[in-house]
Amino acid sequence: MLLSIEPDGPVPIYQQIRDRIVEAIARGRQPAGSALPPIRQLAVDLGVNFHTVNKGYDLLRQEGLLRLGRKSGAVVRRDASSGPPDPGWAQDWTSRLQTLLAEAAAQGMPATGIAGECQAALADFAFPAAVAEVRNRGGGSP
Amino acid sequence: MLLSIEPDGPVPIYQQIRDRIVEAIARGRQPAGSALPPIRQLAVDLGVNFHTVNKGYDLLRQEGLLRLGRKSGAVVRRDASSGPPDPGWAQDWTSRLQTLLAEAAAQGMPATGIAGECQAALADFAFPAAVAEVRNRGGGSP
DNA sequence: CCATTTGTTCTATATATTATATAACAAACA
DNA sequence: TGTTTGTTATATAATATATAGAACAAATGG
Repeated sequence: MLLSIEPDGPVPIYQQIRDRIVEAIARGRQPAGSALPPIRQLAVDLGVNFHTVNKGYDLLRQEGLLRLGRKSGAVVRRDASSGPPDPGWAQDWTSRLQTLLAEAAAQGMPATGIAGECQAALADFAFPAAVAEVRNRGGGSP
Repeated sequence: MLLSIEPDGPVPIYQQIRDRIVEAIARGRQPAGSALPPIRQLAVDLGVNFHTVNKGYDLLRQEGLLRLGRKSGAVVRRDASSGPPDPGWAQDWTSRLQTLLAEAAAQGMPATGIAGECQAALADFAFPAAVAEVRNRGGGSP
């Protein structure tokens, strides 16, 4: 089972598809270059219309995460190792992060608890190994 | 200006109202017990229908953040100092956090950057002062 | 070249959500 | 008693979501 969906939940199906794929990319289960199921096949697997899957894929393309080709299908375009994010995107994301963390604070979750949940989530993601960590520390390779 | 709204944005107006109030509570600008503007007045201030404001207030009531009374109006029911969150809510919130942080990781934001943004957001919130920080450290007050 | 695979586009329909508008109702308070 | 406030009801229009069927078009491979 590559994806699972809640058809009767409050969040739209195409959005759930988008969310699950974003998480798969972050966790390294779908690295840059890896292929996703064809629209029609995933639609059959999930028991939804193929237009709904198409909408989710198209959303991911707009976000720069997917590359869609006629015969090549859907391929992951970038992941955590593909360079820094777009500044415009970062601004919007920070705004959404503030709202989400504010909700936790208002609901009474302590600062340590919120920070801990963030760290726990990050621990599940596949970040690139640190590289070129030290430069100009007396002279390059021997 | 207590609230500002983007009428033509992608996020519904009633949701924006809810988000801004949640942030005001988290930042301590609307502590538990403080009053919010009456529905009709806020509607006039924002240039929207009062049903839209009512929907935002009602959402906050469902989330346990507001208490609505006939003549008493809308009063903040809880904030960061009002005790721990509901376990059911925490589970849902954690799920939404994972999706949001996964998006940042997939977009190439480094783990340190994500953690830093979380800390920066938390720094703007009003958490209760630590209390009873040390117990059983050899004997209470002298 | 041909046929298949795959995304893309188009039209249509049904339902739900969002926002506005107007009116009336009901409780709390001075 | 009257005013302030939230609440409920009905109606309408615009937009979003999901499904359905059909056809188109590019890329790939035999």
